Amino acid sequence: MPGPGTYARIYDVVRRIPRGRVATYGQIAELAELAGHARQVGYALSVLSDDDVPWHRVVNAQGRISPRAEAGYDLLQRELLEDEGVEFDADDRIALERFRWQPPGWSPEID
DNA sequence: AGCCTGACTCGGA
DNA sequence: CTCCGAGCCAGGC
Repeated sequence: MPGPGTYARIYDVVRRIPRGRVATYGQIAELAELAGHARQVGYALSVLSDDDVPWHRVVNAQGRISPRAEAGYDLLQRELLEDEGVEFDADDRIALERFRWQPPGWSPEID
């Protein structure tokens, strides 16, 4: 394992997201003590090889599935989430106030 | 080494 | 609502 293991920390957090719940890239970064590195979370997931990391439970801050280079994966992600009971509205958006994973101690900012 | 590119996000215009 | 710029950092060439 590479020293600090930045990726490992990210994967550890993602692995803790329970079925039927989602987390945002920024949230993952924050929980992995990498606040502000949301982009690196996306990068880490893009080079993911482990099959025991529920990458599909990570969406962007708008509650939408982020489009990626290879087409088809976004559709797969949506299907995997719907199979877990996560719902999308007419704008392909997930109501984060309903489906966001809120681990112990996590207090989502209230605007 | 330098330069470019991304599954991101936030604040301001 | 949309567009833009600035942080972020690992990889490939």
